[in-house]
Amino acid sequence: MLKQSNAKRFAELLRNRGLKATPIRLIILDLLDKAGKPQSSRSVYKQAKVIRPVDRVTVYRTMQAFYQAGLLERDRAGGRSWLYHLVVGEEHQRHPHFLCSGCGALECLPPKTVKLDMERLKNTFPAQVDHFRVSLEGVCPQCLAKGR
Amino acid sequence: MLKQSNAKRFAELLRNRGLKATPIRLIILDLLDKAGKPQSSRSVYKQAKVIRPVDRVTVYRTMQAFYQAGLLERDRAGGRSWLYHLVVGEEHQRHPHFLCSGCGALECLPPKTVKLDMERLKNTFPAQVDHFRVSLEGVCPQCLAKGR
DNA sequence: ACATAAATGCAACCCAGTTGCATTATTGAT
DNA sequence: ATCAATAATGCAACTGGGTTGCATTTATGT
Repeated sequence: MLKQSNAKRFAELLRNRGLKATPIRLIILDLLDKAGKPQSSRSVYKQAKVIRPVDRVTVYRTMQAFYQAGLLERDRAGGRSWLYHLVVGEEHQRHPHFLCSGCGALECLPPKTVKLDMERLKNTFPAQVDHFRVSLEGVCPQCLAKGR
Repeated sequence: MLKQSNAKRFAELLRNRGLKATPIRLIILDLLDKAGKPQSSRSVYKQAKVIRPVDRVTVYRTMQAFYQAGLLERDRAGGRSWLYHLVVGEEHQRHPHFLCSGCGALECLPPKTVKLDMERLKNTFPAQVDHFRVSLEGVCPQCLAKGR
């Protein structure tokens, strides 16, 4: 459920950016906030529609609108799809992700789990690096415990 | 063009694995061989069809067949798509990739450019790691030189 | 309360990848 | 060299994720 305090805070956030505070948008912001990890538009749509009837087009467009308004950051998820996460307030430090093949969950790992050797890169492939994406895949601790 | 020597070598390779050596398959193997970096079925299809008329379904199925026969390795490329590369002969060491936003090319980087801190991972998120995929995104040296 | 512009829903479409099935081509045996 | 068996191919149709056009509804500032 969408807490009243959050609703008010989110509505303000939207209006500050020139966006209208519709019920669906508040729900989407709340979902993104609670998720705490990058979400695809598709996933947000599936979560949102059980709370309130909504068209998938609306969700896709809303995510794009939020991104353009600077409310969200996004990373490529392959093909034409993106993973979005809130950028309100605190800094969302660059970190690797772990995709569990047991339960399908995408988890965030501590930032320093993986290190990019910039010195070596400069010597071997002097490119301008805009994004640095690391994904691990395997079985998460929870699924390991359950023997999946 | 498909050199005669390669054609013969590839045909043998296929028959050794119980696969039939059709013209299209030789073309696909040649493309993968020349590419030297991971290719999507889609990309291989686009290259192949200008050499010889072929249905996209055939290319998708061929790539899967090659993979199942152990001729190719593959990595997830997001969604339902894969990036395939030849594993014939020499060891294709695990390494990061660089996607250039200037020219769209996917380049291979030296293996040790990125390091995974297994010790830290074990302490913070004791998961079973099956795949470790690193992708950098930005502007490659060639495009930088051309000012793109 | 009201006009205006933004947000929404619906239908239709695009692209990448997949499946079923009938046809064609490679192969190993004769 | 011929031929039957079976793998490979092409075609048509379908799925799933994402997008576009347009008419309708809703939030907002006055």
